[in-house]
Amino acid sequence: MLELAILGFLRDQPLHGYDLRTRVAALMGHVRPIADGTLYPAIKRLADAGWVLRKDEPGVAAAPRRMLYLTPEGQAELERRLREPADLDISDENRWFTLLAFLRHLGEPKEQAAVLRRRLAFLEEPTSFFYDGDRPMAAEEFPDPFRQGLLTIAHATSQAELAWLHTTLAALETPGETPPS
Amino acid sequence: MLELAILGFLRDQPLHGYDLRTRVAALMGHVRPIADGTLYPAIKRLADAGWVLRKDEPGVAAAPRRMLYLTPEGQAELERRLREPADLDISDENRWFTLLAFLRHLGEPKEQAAVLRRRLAFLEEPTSFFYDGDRPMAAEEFPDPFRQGLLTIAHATSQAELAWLHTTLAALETPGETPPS
DNA sequence: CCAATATATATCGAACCCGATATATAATCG
DNA sequence: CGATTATATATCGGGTTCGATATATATTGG
Repeated sequence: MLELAILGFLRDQPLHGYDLRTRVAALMGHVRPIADGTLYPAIKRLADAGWVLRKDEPGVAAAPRRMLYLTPEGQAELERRLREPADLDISDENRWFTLLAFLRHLGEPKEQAAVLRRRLAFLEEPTSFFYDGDRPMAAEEFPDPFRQGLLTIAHATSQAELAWLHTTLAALETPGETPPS
Repeated sequence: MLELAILGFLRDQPLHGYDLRTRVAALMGHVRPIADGTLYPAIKRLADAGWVLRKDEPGVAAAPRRMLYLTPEGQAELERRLREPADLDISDENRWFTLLAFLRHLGEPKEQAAVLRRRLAFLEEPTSFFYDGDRPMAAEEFPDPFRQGLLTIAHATSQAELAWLHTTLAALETPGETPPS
């Protein structure tokens, strides 16, 4: 998730670690903050893999910077990760939102639509959070207002996303009408 | 998150690991599956801490079982975790949903309401996912339909939950009318 | 009767994440 | 001029998670 965000942000422009940190924090920090001890090793991994290039520059505001550039291999890797996301990237909200934030970098509308279709399939799968033996339990069965709320919110949430998915897929799959990148 | 779920499920009844695995999978498995290599060490941690007691029993269907019982200390720990959740438990959807699933075990409506108020405060905080320098960017500014969708979905989602929070808080905080546990 | 499947528990190594800590520099404020 | 804050990068140890693997038993199906 973090690696995808780093590759995605660098796809737009070269950044140094501190700047990247701010952007990553804005994207998902209010939900799940990323510690420095997570970010810098992640950058190192991507650099070791040849996906990111580090170049030292004098500091503009303060200490010297290490500018990060996405290499052609890094761009290919970003596209691979966007084109063939793991199941967890589809199902986990945090990961899915991160993916969505950079999906425009997957050039082909067909490929973008294929990814959205995977999320659609996941959201359309019937799921129950609680069971009485084998029998799935409905919201109304809980005297507990919290479990009721849990199911109510989950339902409302997926309805909102389903509506968006349907209209966006229709637009993406209309031939001739290529949405702006 | 996993530990909270284990304590919470055991609060209702003693379970063996395999049964627990099924319940944990139903609760959050469709979003984030839990591997055996995560579950069993987690059970061991809770047992080592004295929160869970393991008792061997002959297998009913197959191999022998290790039944898990919540100790009084375990129950106190569950309540502590429900009463004073970490910030991450409030902000991260997966963790928050898990907390919500067991919040009824925090007996006092006042305490339950206090936890809901923390989530309310979090959802009411203005957040932007993307910035142009220091300026937060609105949904309409993105030519990219995916980032637009991201913001649209996030907004709809939090509206649904806010509505639920307001009505539930009103009910919890109406004196005399104690909601069913 | 044998194989496959479902039930049931557990460990190991590799990878990963976090919090704490350390270092260095420029700007700002009193 | 000194302290604090903001900018900027990095490591280390402890703990957690995961995927793979191992073991054992009862049932079901062919």
